[in-house]
Amino acid sequence: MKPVRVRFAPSPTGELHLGGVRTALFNWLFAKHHKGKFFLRIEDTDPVRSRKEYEEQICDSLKWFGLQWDGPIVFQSQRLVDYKAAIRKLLETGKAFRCFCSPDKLEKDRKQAPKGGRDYRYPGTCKNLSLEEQKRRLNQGEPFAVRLKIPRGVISFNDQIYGNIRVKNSEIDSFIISRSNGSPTYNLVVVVDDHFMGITHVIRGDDHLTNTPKQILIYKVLGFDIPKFAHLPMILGPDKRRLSKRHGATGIQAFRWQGYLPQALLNYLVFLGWNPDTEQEIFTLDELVRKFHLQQVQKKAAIYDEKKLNWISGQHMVQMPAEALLSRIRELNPEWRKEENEDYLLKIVEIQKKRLKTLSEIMTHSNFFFDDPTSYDLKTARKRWGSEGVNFLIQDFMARLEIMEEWSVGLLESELRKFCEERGISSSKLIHPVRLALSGVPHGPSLFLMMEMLGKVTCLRRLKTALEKLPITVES
RNA sequence: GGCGCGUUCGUCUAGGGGUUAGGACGUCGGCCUCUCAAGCCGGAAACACGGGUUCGAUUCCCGUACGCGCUACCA
Repeated sequence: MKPVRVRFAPSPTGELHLGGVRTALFNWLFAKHHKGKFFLRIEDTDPVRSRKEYEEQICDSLKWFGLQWDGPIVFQSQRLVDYKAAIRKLLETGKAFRCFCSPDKLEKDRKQAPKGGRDYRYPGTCKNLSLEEQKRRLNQGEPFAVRLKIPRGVISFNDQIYGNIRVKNSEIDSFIISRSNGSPTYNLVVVVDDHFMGITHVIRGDDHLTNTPKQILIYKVLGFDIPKFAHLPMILGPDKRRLSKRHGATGIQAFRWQGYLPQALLNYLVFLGWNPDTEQEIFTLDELVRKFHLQQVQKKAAIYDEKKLNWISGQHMVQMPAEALLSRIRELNPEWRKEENEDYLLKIVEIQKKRLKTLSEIMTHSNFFFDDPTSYDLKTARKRWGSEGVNFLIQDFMARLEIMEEWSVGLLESELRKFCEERGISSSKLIHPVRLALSGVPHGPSLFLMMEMLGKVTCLRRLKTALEKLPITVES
């Protein structure tokens, strides 16, 4: 068995999206599983749409995910000589021919053809031009495209995922492999690149399934070894349509800035179309490398589901040590609470990671650990602190807190409960207003934990402020 | 239109000639509880349709419908 060599070959014409990441992931996992190589090839042969910034964004994303590629990046735009050589060879061996038909004319013919040109095929006008005529037109400087001659027969190949695929050659039009401006087209270029890169397994989206027979034709005609193919089903948006800009945060960087962990995203993505033979759902990358194989890949397109992503994200957060989470948060936002004590931050992260789904949520839902509330949730204020009576209760309770010498979760809880018992009220009558006073919002971690972390001075100060501002009496 | 591919709960999926069609997310209900989460327990929820083959088909075959892809001098 030859050592496995695979590639991920995005074109830098847009942001990397979920589908692209999954293709990269499956390639990477396959390579790692077989101790092979994973290459990155930038398909930048479309100078109009290709952009340097997308190229950089793609590389950044892959690195962020930890999907590191082997060797230097291959740029198609720098490999023109090989494509030209291949085209020349096909011309010389008579496997391809020059076509002098102008694009405009072909376009017009197509439009005039029945059924709006859907059935239109290249009529073979230039297929059998004599050598003399070709020379004459060449000498006149007529531009020409190069088309592949399609032999009779049937192309069949065994897709690692879809199984046996057979297509009659007669279904394939004599397609262009070199444009009249001299630039090679996609199907030619992929084949030449994959050959020279020594690619053994072509793993890509199933939108290429029907391109494969054309490419096999080129492999044959060029005398190249044909690699194995594996086509991955598409990922669709919630509307069951192809993933696109319309689906909001489709560009993968957006997920990053929303505070998802890369390994959580990969974990989610790997289950879109694949499953191990276990009921385990949460995996590390290493585990995936060990378990991954192509046999269990689905043929059906999968729909992206944010709910499940969130769940997986939460699971990964719980498993991750607070230190690691904090440094991820720092990558997201270096400014976040940077003046605060590190241990204090770690404690907060430790508490919050169990209850939240993303890094961003940790940042946005933790303000009360640092800042005194500037306002109180109105609904909760009405419900939990509806009358002056609460103020008296809080006042008394504050007096009790003042004299506490040790400020700990356990003591705070027993103190509060004792206090309520003495008064014959349920402890929630006090807990809720205190929570509101301390955080301004109705929910958060355990009240006693919060109190301990905030410390005596802060708690008393916030309670005092609340006494001044609550209850809210303004009608609305 | 032609060709290729696909179709199991809302979603991701397991399964495969005889199963109470399994799990997960979500959802609903309960427990726990200082709130929100988490956790635990329980419920509802699927084999696209029509024909074969067969004692039996969700599973195999053929159609139909629907969806996706390709059908470009895009990649």
